[in-house]
Formats: sequence, structure tokens, C-alpha cells
Amino acid sequence: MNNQPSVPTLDDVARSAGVSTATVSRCLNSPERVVEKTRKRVMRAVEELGYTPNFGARVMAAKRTFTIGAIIPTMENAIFARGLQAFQEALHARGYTLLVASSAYQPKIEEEQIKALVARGADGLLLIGQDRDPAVYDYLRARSVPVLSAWVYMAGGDQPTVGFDNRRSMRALAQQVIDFGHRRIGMISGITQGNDRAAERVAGLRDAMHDNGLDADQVPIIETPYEIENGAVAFQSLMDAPSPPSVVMCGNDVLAVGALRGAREMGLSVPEDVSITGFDDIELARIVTPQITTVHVPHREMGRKAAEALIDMVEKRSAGASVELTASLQIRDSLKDLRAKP
Amino acid sequence: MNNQPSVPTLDDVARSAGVSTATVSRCLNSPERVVEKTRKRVMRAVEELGYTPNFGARVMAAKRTFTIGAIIPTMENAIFARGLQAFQEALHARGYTLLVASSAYQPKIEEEQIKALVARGADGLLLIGQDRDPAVYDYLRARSVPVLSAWVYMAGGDQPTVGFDNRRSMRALAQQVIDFGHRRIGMISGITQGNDRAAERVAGLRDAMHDNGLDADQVPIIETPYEIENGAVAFQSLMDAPSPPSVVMCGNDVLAVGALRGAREMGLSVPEDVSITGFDDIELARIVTPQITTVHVPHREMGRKAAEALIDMVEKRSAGASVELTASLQIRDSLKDLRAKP
DNA sequence: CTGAAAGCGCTTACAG
DNA sequence: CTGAAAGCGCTTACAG
Repeated sequence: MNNQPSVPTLDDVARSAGVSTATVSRCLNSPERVVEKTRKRVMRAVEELGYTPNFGARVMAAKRTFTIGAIIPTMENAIFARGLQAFQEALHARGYTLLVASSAYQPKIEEEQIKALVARGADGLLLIGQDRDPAVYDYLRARSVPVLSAWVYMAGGDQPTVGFDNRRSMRALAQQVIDFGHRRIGMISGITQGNDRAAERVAGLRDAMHDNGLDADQVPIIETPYEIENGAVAFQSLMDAPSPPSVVMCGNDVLAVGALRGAREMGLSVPEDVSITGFDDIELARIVTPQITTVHVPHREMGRKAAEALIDMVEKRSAGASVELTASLQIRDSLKDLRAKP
Repeated sequence: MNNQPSVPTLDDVARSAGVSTATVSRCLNSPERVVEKTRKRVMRAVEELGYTPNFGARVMAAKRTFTIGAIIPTMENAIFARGLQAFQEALHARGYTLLVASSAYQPKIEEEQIKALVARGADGLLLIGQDRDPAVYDYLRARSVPVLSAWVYMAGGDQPTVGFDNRRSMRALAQQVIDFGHRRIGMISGITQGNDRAAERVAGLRDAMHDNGLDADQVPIIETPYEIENGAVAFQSLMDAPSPPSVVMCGNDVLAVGALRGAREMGLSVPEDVSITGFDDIELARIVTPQITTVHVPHREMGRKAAEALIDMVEKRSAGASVELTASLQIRDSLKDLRAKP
């Protein structure tokens, strides 16, 4: 802020154009309500003086900041970076600006950030996933700040969601894996505590096991934070078992790339010796060799639709409708079809 | 914002505590100026009513938002994502919130975003690079919004910078390449127009050529936006020349990964048939095979230091001091030492 | 130490 | 279509 004494105000513009401040305000906010001749004169004065509305005053009078807050686990994972970029672009197209904070996957930090963004006047909030303390939603409701959960899709919840069904998607991928003849399945999952996307992906694998009459409890599952190195370590520990898996399904592509590295370090060939799958379909999945079988998530589309849904909630004060996006299987070289006889 | 009719104001607190609004305000902002007895009474009322100061009113009266704006080319490139994440964390540690926008490497969009963030009350601004219309700096100066340029280091410029010397770094890398015996050098650069980092990297290569008595004008240079696919296409066009280069130096790692893909598609082995270098040292550089020789840039440190320098400028109203960080060579398998006889 | 009051720069019913 | 004026909820000299 730091307004200089020299920064022009609405009043200066009004005086310069020979109209009232109300008219200048209208020219800026609902130009169609001002007759063209007047409007032109006013806009010229705005130009000449280099006038920009004072933020604080505008917020105070209008009770809106045209600012939307987003709290994501981290910008360093390409999936959020890409979605957030699209979210910001869509916001900008509709005249909104993005306020960003990150939670490092920690509920306490997320709550703190929610309060910080609300205190900064966010007109609406984008959060990732739905699994959080109900008190958070009460807090937001009391201040009537609309919230939208993205990266998940859950029909009929309390909050609208824009995303895809993590559980169903992982179930479909696991079904494919099973169809390919794999029976000894291992999993490397992200930390499921406080992360419904991770938990749902695990549930999806279990669903597929049940569907095929397999014992889900036999699946060894290692939970570890989403870092390449952790994927490598977890992979090696899974493969050290007496009867190692024929396929290691990972909670996301970052872990899968780590698993791939782990395999290379152990001298194992993928997919000849062991298959690996990921989730998200970030660019990385197609850059490594072999390319990783994964679930494609429409990150950019998700970001864009989330922005639109959230702005609708803010502007129309509507409850907001959930949007389901489709995540699709991407079968690539890292998954071997065991039925195929060479 | 969207204040409910039920949200309590300073006035409500004052009435409830039987004091003036001035006293309540003092209790909140400079408690030492209020005698304990009064203060306790006031704070009790604040508690009971669940009072939170109104953002807009506070901003308007105090002329500060505790918000810092950042405009980066895109969040999708890992180098900015990582630096921005660190920037945001450092901001949060000092009580500030981050307002983000992206420019897609387009000056016009950047200018628009600068205005948008200033209009949203950013107390200070982080921009990438220094190469922009002087009018932009005039605009910012007129509103006394401190600006800091990151990802570049230039001593003695008008604006403080927090970054490294792109030109010197590329020169050092090119010197290494030349020391390894390479003479036929080709380059794939990002678009240099309006991107001083890209332009400096090209200049660095030319410097090294001069240093070694080589003709810099002989170096074929292709400029293309930072996308993997573009790197592949540019690489192939360089290699199609009658006397193709023995090494292709890329403006960043994204282009280098593209070049690697291009080589694979052409059936060329790296580094046996041709060497490739990158810049930035993003995670990708170590994930591909062969690993890419590049320049390591301390992204996180840069983000953190930029946040600290910028907050100092905002709070102390100081001119701000530039900080130079060190970028270091990372020699990896993608660069062949032609002198080494097997 | 505390209060009355001006002022921050807008927006928006309400008139005309 | 345009204007006068109230009001948004704070902070801060200025008095006392």
C-alpha cells in the first residue's frame, strides 16, 4: 500500500472530470450505467492521472477483495503446480487474484493458513481433499467464506468437490494389473493420515483384490512421504521379502520414479523382473525409461473448473455444484502382461 | 470478506467493555499504552464476542496488507515452483501471505499482473529478471511499492537483485565443454526477447568462445520456448546440418531433456555420438539417462533470501541490498570428455 | 491513561 | 443518467 501523497484518489478524478465520485465509481464498476459521453470524459481523466483504486477502501466499501485463496500441500509436486497454474489463469480471466499458501501435508499448518487467508480477505477458498476437522468448516461457514475441495470427487458431501474418484481410478488400474496375471502385488503409498486421496488409492487396490477373490490383507503396503528417494527405499524393502511382489503399485508417479531407481540400483529390470505403476501422469512418467503405467489425471482441467466453480459460489452465493472429471488408465512399458508368451 | 450482520466490530467490543474504540484499538495494537486493568476488561470482551479485526478497514487505516506479490513466468517449470515454495514458506514465517500471478513469459501480461497485485495491496513485489519497460519501475516507484528482482544478480542496478550471474555461470560451463575438447558447439536457447536470463546465458557461451579464440558467430543457435518437445525438434534441426555439433548446450534442463529425447528418436547415443548440457539442475536432470551435465542453481535458498530481502525493504523502507548466490557446475554423463582415450 | 472525532478512499442506496 | 451523502470499521493525532 504505502500511498504517496501524490497518488491520485477517486476525488481527484472526479474533480478533473467535473463529475461526482459516484459517477467515477460507476464508470469503473458498472460502465453500462453511465452514458458514453460522460464515461469517456471520466476514463480520460483516469488515464491522465494514472488513477488506480485504493485497495483497502474498495475492500472496505464493497466487502469483497476479488481475491481467492488456495492452500495446497506443496508447489513442488508437479501435479499441484500444474493445476494451480491453470487455476490462477482461470481466476485472472475473471478478474480475480490468487493468494497461495502451502500446508506441507500437515493439518495444523493448513488450519493456520486457512485463518491467515481468511484474515487477508479471501473471498473464497480452494482446499485439496476433504478430510479435515469439522471445526474448520464451521469456522468458514460462520464467516460465510465459500470453500471448494479439489483433487477429489465425492458426491453428496457437505462441500462441493471438483475432481475425480481416486478410489475408483486405482481400482481400475489394479484390475488391469490383475487381468495381466499379477497376483503378488505390493504397494508404496503416500502417508494416508490426513490425506484422503492417498487413503482412497489404497482402498481402491483393496477393492480390486476383493473383486477378484484375492486376499487384500496379503498385500504389503509401505507408507512414505512423496519423495523420489523414499520410493527407492520402500521399493527395496518390498523386494527384500522372501516372496517379493511381481508388481509394485505406487501411490503416485514420484514414488514410482523412485521405485524405478530402486530397481536399477538393485540390478532389477523393469518390467522383465518386476512391474511398477504410478498415479497422476505427470511429465516425469513419460520421461523415464521404461515409461510408467499410470492413471492420467486432468490437472489443468481440474484447476480451471475449480476456479470457475468457486467463483460461481462467491458471486452467486450458490452452494456450489460438484464436478466429476475422468481419470484414465495409461498403460505403458513399466507394466508387464504376464499372460503374453513371447 | 462477506461479513455477516452478526460479526462483531470494534464498536461492539468498545460498548461491551465500556470504553472507547480508540482504547480497544490500542489494546490490540500497542497494549503497553493501556493500563492493565482496562486492558484486561477489553480483552475479555474481545474473547467473549469472538472479535476479529476487519481486514479492509484495517488495511485502509493502516495502509499495509502484510501481503507480498510474486509474478513468475509459470509455476509449471520446477525451477520456479521450488523457489516459490521456499519464498512462500519464508514469508509465512514472518507473518506475510503470498499473492501469486504468472506472466507466461509475456511482458504485457506481466505488466497487467503487476497492476493487479498492486491494486490488491501488495506491500512489495517479487519479479523474475530485470529486463522490463522502465515505465514499470516508475509506476512502482510512484506508489512506493518495493520491488526485488530474483533469478538474476546484477550489482549496481537500479533494483536490488537476489540471484546468480547467469552469464558467468554459462561461461564457466562452456569453458568446461571447450576444455573437454569440443569445438563444434550448438545451442538451444529459450526465447531471449524480454528474458534476460536466457539472453545472458547465450552471452556466456559467446564469452567463452572469445576467451578461447573461437568464432562465436559460428555457433548455431536456435531459440524456442522452454518445452520438452521444442528441445527435441531444435536438437534434430541442429543435427541435420552438414557438419553437426559435437555438443548441444541448452538454455535449461527442460530443453536438454527434450534434446535427449530428440537424440533417442534419431538413434543417436548420448554422449557417445553427441553431448548435451542443460542449466538449472532440476530433479529431471538426474532422473534421465544419461544424467545431464548442468549448472546447479540454489532455488530454495534463492526463494528464501529473496523473501527476507524483500520484507526488509518493506518494513525498514530501505533501498534493499542485492544478494549474490553461487551456481555451480554439475558435470555428469551427458557430456563427453573428447580428450579421454578409452 | 483515555476519549471524541477526523479521516482513510471507496460504494451504494436514495433522490431527483 | 447523475449527484449528495451516508457509511464501511478501523487508526491516530490531538486534547484533556
